[in-house]
Amino acid sequence: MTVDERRAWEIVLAHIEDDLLGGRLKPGDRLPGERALATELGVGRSSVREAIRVLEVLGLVRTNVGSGPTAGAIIVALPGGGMSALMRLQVAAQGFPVADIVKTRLVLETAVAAELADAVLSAALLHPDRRDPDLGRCAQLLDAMDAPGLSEDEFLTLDAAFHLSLAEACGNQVVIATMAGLRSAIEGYVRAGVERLASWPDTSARLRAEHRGILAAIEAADPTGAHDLVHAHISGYYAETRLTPASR
Amino acid sequence: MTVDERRAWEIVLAHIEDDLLGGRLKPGDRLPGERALATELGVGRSSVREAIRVLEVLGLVRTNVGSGPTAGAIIVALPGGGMSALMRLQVAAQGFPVADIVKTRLVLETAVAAELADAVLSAALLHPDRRDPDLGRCAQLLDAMDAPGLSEDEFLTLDAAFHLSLAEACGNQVVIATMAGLRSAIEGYVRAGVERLASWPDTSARLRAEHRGILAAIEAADPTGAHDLVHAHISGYYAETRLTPASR
DNA sequence: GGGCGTGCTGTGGTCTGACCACACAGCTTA
DNA sequence: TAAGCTGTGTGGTCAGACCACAGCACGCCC
Repeated sequence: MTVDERRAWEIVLAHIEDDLLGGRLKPGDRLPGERALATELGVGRSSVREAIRVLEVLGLVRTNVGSGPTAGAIIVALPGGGMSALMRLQVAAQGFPVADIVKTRLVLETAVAAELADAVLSAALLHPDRRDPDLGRCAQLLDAMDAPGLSEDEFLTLDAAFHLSLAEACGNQVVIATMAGLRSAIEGYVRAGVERLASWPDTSARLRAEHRGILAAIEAADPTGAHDLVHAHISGYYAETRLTPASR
Repeated sequence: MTVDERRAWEIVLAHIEDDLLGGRLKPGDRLPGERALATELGVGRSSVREAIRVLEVLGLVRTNVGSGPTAGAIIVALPGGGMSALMRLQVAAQGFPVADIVKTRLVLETAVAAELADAVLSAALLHPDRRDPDLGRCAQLLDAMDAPGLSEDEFLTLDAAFHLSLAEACGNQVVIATMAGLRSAIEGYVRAGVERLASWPDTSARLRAEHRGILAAIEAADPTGAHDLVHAHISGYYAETRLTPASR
């Protein structure tokens, strides 16, 4: 008869985590209803709701109203949203300096590019006839960025998608989610930085050329080249928008 | 008079985020009371509580009951806890494969080690007399790991602290929080992996020697050496505990 | 017999009110 | 002066009520 000193919603959270670890809950499964969970765990429904709200923000469940098989809280395990919310709010609360966000992005994305080039190299040895399939989407995005009359907002959206597509081609879920979070955390700063550019057409053209260069280095199975090009691309852009000096 | 289609707790969350971005809330500040926030935003107190719960899990606020200056929800912006919860739950829900966690850790920690070595190099040029202060804690932890009679659990705790201290010496808040999250996400797997080791004393001795080597390379201002040693250390350990093959 | 509409039912979303434990602050009292 | 007490505001929790919504089964109508 020990007293459970945890708060009620922590009990609910721990119970659900335990079910996940024990395999009693898998992606695609539905959580018990809020009322059922409340009575089962001996807590109030509001406490259950607080726990589910946390899971929802962290990207673990998706809630739907109504009835039928799609209703209720469903395990989805999509880390992107949670990582974005976490990093965005931490930047807002000054827990994450913008400069650190940029540096981390630099580390991760250079590693991603180098690993992609390595993968191309390995694939070429095993299947000399086949072209890497995952890089197709990256190329498509670059083509889309060449469309004339693109607004700055549209360009930046495609730019973000391209960088994310590199991580996706790499296939590492953690890196994908982290990159998405890092990007969304500094989204506002990036868009504000465009205003300070001397010439948007010039910068846009340079960015597109650098993107092509990065993709070319990857497809040429040149890890160090891809690494260095990404490094120059990212640090150069942030230097140009004067993001880092005024950051924090 | 457009209808706000967001859910009530999202309104609260957005309002607080806006206050953070607008500088009306800073670390150390107290949030308005739950009841005040509810009436101010025109929502129920339970919705306010759901939003604050999210902020608490993400590591943005700390709540205290009672009265006085320490009571209420206080902005703290400590990202470690939130990142750990996010990654731990994503691993539990199979959104993050363990192998991807390990790979990400490999990328980040090798970069951290290389950057630290670089920093030592720069510092030596500027202040040839002064030894790097932030590496002192790393060395202390290594000394603690040499203590005889250390249990496996204690050793692993010190091991985790050492690796985290490297990130802390680097000073990048994002990397620190991410590394802490990655570690906690696979904490259970690491402890389980120890059971499968052929000989704990042998492994422990090897790990300690590798730690010394890493720190020595950093203090010798050898970026590539530190990078490679960290790479071998981490990938070697996970290979030995057979963590990666059975993962996911 | 087949198609369609309608109510039933269960879901999450929200609000209200109430009570509790807690911690500080100021007052009262010895 | 010092110890104790009470008031007040805080988050923590619960219970109950109502709403909008979506599916489903029943029954009606053609």
